[in-house]
Amino acid sequence: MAPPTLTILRSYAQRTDPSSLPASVLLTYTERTLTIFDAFPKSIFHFLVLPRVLPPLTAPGLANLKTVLKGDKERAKEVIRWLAEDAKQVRSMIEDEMMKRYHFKWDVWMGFHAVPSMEHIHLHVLSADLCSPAMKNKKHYNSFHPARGFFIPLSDVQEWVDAEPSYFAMISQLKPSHYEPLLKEPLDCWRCNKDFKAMPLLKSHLQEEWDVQAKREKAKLEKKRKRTPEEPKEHGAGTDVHEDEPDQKRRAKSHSGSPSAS
DNA sequence: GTTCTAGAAC
DNA sequence: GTTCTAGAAC
Repeated sequence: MAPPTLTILRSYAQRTDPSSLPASVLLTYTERTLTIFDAFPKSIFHFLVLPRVLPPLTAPGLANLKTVLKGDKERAKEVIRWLAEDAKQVRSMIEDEMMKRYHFKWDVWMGFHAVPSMEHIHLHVLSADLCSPAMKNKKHYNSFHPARGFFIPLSDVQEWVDAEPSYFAMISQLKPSHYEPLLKEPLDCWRCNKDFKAMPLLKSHLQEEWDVQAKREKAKLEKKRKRTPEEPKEHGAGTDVHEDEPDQKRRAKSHSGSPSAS
């Protein structure tokens, strides 16, 4: 296959009319941002929030988190704020969808890759499970592992911009020489810290962990239902959703075009 | 970012 | 012999 373009996100962010994007790519947009389905979701739910390229913002200035933080401080704060506001909406949409499909909610992570592969700053908004067919190798996994350090929570960045200037100057360098080695660290479960020799073993374990959580949550729900009896509603008795597919695959009608990934 | 695949690891 | 990783992609 031909090498995918690493500037696809920028091309989306430069659209004058985001609604012209295929429904399989676009989730929502605002005056300042757009949210797209990650083309290769690494969790059951995985979206990217991008700032649109509108004056006085420029494509080079929005290349990545580092270029944004290197630019005008107030402008950087503003961009981060737009992304954060939209991400909150996206999280809420994810939670609604979690309830619809699985009848329980679990955490949603929001953050940036310290050293991104694709051009144009993008905020990852993904469910805390890391269960997905597109989660294939150590680099994928460690890039989202919450304790690894490569995935930088949005809340950290929000703290950086208000921290002492000397600390901000140091931390906002985002040196690849510091962050890239983190991707090569051993595989361990982000929930229980257990070590794994190979990705397939870790993936099975992550699925088991999620299944256990789902079972617990459903038991909790059942207990609650018994405490507060209601008129029995016809909602799928014995029809558990089975999560063999990530969210995106189900929603996006396999569009062969040029999706987005990060 | 992904796909493909040689050869390392088991 | 099969599974799995990790580097090249003209």
